[in-house]
Amino acid sequence: MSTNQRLAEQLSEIAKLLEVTGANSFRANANSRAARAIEDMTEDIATYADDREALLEIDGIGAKIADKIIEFIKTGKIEEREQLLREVPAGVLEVLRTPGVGPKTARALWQGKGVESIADLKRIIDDGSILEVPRMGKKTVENIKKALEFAEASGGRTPLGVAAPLAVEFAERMQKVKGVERVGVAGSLRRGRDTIGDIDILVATKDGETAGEAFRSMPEVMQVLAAGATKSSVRVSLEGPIKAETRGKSDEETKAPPAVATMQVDLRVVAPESFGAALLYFTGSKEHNIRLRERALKRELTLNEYGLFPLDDEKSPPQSRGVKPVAAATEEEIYEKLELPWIPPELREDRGEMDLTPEDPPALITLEDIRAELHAHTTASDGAMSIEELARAAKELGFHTIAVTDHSKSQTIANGLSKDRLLKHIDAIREADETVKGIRILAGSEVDILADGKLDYDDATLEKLDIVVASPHWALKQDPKAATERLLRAVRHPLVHILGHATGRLVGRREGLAPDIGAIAEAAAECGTALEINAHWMRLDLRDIHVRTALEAGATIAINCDVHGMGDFDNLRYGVTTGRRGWLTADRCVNSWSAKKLHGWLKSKRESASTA
DNA sequence: GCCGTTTTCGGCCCGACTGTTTTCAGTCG
Repeated sequence: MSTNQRLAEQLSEIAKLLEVTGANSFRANANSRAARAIEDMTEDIATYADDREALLEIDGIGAKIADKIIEFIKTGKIEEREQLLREVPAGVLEVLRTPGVGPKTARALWQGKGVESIADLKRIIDDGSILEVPRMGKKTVENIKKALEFAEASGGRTPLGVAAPLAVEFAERMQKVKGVERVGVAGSLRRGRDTIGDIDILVATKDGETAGEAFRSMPEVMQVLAAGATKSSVRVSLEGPIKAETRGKSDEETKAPPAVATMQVDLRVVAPESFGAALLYFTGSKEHNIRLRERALKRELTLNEYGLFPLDDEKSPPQSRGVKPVAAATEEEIYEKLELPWIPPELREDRGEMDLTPEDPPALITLEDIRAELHAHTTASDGAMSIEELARAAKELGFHTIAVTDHSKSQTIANGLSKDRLLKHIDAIREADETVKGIRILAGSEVDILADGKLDYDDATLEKLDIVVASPHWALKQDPKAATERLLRAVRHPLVHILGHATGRLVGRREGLAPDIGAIAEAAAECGTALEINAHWMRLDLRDIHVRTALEAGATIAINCDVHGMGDFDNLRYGVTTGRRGWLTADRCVNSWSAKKLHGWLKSKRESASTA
């Protein structure tokens, strides 16, 4: 875990501990906000050790928290947290993580019944003494029991690529329900986060009863959690464990993935005339919504899921008094009244999108901008398609270029190519390039970056290739400093065009390397090396915040599907979404360039290499 | 504990649902 993550976790723990002790909730909140700010940073927080002023510049960090950060960097601890942990047992935090158990309940369980761990909680559920806790009835206990079982069965959040197809399925079925006028998928799924907590489906209808019933009786539904007039929540089963394609993967990927057995799906029913306000509200993020509401208040307006209303002195909600909204039907008109451009969902994370102006709306990359795939495997290593099949598939998608980049020799499990096999493979690629018209097939390699940063082929061999994608596959538990050195060496190598899946992380399963992305981005910008977003939903590596850092440093981005089989091209959308979350525009993505510009860049790197 | 296009002090987003109550506290997003 990186220093930033460790620090963010400690601050977030402080926030939770404060909530349990019943401290001022704004104080707790301030610690959460600071934790989030640090989590979003890609530069190593340790570099701020001697720069308190710079820390104070960061939004959400004031004098007190700045001191705590410096204390953490210097000592690895925060005394306030130690103090709180002397007061509140650490196990109470575990209990607090149970859905349905908030700070008040956790405190009551702890102080009333001595619950200091999940085991304690289970014990008093079993012996029935939990019912002695105030406001604790049979139903609440039953819900906690189920939540505990669920937590044990699943790893928590679900990968985007697993949740998205399910959401689409639900949305399509809801569209067919009688009376339903519009359907939208909201929540973190719409924002394109790499993992999804629960799926939010929004429907516009005047007949909420019918919609709710149809929703709750979907075949996948295992349990109904809530069934109100405007909101239903269900737990659904996912079809078995994630079907991870093993395809001869060389490392932990072949080990059984954790089964994400179920996930929660929420249905929200809204009136058609407030669909935009509801969609905006349920898309979030929470932080973005808070900013929007603060912005509304400054303009004598108030925003809720029914619309944007004029502010008055009445206490009851405006929609309940028949007040006419200033805007409600579409997101666009609400943003407009708040003097903002329509903000794409991927940017709604309170990461600076509020500074956008209507005159200068963001022009993010789209799926249609992608014209080339620069990372694909064939049957020569661990892919499922021949060179020609791959090329025809890419051509079908309208691409002008496909790069064949099979694994290098150290990837023995993935049938990596020896130098001799690679040379023959290059000939086969050249031949296919002659045969298949209408698309350019590049001869390339996904060459391993060895633990010390050396590449898996010698330079003379790499020189024969049109394109080199260098990726780390082994030694992914290296310390951050070694990882940075290793990747820097690859990025600066004159024969490398693209740094593939830089950290080697697997969403929810493997943390991967934690290199200094800022330093890598700067080197990449300087050397003209592109940094890859690996579009497979299990990887999405670079992450969104890494992309942002790379762009700020002046680097270019590649979005590649890392194709092993036909279906992998479908993952492109997740790569593009991740790019958009990092504020990527088409002109900064090499896969969006014209054939001429792309091939020119690939060649120019080689020319500068030979003159260097 | 942070922050300032009404504020260096006094604010800090808003509503639905559940379950336990008998008018509302707690949790969630």
